[in-house]
Amino acid sequence: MAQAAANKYDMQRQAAIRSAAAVFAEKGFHGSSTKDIAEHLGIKQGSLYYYFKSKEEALGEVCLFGIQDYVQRMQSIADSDQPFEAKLMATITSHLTSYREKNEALKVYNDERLYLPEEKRHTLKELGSGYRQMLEKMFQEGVEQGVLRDSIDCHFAAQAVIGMCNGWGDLIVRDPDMDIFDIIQKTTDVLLHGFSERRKTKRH
Amino acid sequence: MAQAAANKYDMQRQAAIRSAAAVFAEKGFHGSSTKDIAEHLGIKQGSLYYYFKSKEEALGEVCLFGIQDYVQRMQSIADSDQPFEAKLMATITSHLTSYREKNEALKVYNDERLYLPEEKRHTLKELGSGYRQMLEKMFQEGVEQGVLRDSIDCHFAAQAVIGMCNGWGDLIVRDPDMDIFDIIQKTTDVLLHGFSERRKTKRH
DNA sequence: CGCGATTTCTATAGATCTATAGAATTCCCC
DNA sequence: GGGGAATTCTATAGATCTATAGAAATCGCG
Repeated sequence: MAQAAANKYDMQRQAAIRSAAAVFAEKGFHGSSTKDIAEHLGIKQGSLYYYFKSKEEALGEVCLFGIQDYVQRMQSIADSDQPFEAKLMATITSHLTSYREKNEALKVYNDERLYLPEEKRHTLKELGSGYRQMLEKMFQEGVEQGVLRDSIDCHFAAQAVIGMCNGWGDLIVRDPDMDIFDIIQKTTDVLLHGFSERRKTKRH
Repeated sequence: MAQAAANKYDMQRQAAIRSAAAVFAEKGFHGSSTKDIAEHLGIKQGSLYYYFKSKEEALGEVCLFGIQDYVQRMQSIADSDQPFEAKLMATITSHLTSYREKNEALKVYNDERLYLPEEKRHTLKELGSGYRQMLEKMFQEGVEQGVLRDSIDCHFAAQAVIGMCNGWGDLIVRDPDMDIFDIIQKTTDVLLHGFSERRKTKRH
C-alpha cells in the first residue's frame, strides 16, 4: 500500500531497504558495512549510494518501513468495534505477524533506531508512541466497559503488552519455524487471565 | 562475592569492565570504540590493553558480569520454599533490580552477547538457559501444587516472564527515576491474574 | 632516597569503512 | 541498431579503529 513503485528505481530501492533490514537485524547498524548490504543485494558497495545518500539514511528507511503499516493496522484495530478481548488478540497478532512478514525491519526499528540522528528519530518516535497511546486508550475503554479490572494501570498495561511482544520478536525473527499462532493464543490468555488458577474468588 | 579484588590491578580491571558496560550499553558493541571506553575510565586508548587483550574480551567480561550473580540469585529463589506467588515476585524483583544496580551490564548481555565468538557465547548461553529452565521448573511446581492452571505451557510462561522483564529493562536503564517497585507489583499481578475482570467463572 | 615492579602513555602499523567521482555498462524507446 | 538515460562498476581519498611496542611515569617498600 505504502508505495506502488512501478519504476525500476523504486523497486530496487525497496529491495535495498529489505537487504539493509536483513543485514542490520543480523549484525546491528554499526556492525554492518555498506559492503555487506550491497552484497546481500547483489551489487557492489559503491553502487548502494545510488539509492541512499548515506548509511544512516538506509537505517531511517528500514525503521520507517518496519513500523509504518504496523501502526496503521493498529489504528484500524483500535477503530473497529470488536469486544476488548478480540481487539487485544488482534493487536498481538498484528504485532507478532509483523515480525514474521516484514521480517527484520521491525526488529531493526526496535533495536537500532536510537542510532539515528535526533530529527529522524523524533518523527519515528511519534509513530511509536502513537502506537502505545492507541493501545493505552484501548485498555481504558476496556475498563470503562467493565471487561477489565478498574484497578489496572493502563499506561503500564500498554507497555507490558509491547514489551512482551517484542520479547517474542527476537525469537520469531531468529527462528522461522516458530508457531506464531500458538504464541498469540497463549499471550492473549495470560494477559487476560493470568497463570493463576481461578479459585472461589467470586467478584462483583 | 565473585571477586574479592584486593590488589589494584583487579580493582582497576573491574572499573574497566564497568566503563565498558556503560559505553556498550549506550552505543552498542560495534558503535563503541576502545577510545570511548578508555575515556570513560579516564585513561588513554592504548592503556586499555593492559587489562584486556581485545575489545571482544571486554565484551565477554561485561556479559559475564551482567548475568552471573543474577543467575545465582535465581538459584536461591528457586531453592527456597516460599509459595509460588512469592517466588514469582522475587524473580521479577531480582530481574528488574539487576537492571538498576548493575546498570548497563545486564542490558549488554541481552543485546550484544551475540557478537561474541561462538565459544564464549556458548558458556554464557548455558548460564542464561539455566536461568530459563529454573524458571520453567518453578512454573511446573506451581502447576503441581494447584496454584497455577494445569493448562499452561511452562516453557511459554518462562519465556513470557523473561520477555516482559527485559522489556522493562530498556526503560529502567534509560530512566533512573523510574519506580521499579510499582512495576514489580503490577507485573506480578498481571502475570498471576491478568487484566480481565474476574466474573462468576467459578472453577474447580 | 633509590630501585624494581606496576601502570600508563605515545606513536604507529595495518586494516577497514564511508562516501565520492568518473568510467563503463545496461536498458529502453524510437 | 542507435542514442540518451538509467544503473552499476572501479578506484580511491580520507577518516577511524584495533592492537602492539617501547618509552615514560608512578608506586611501594626497604
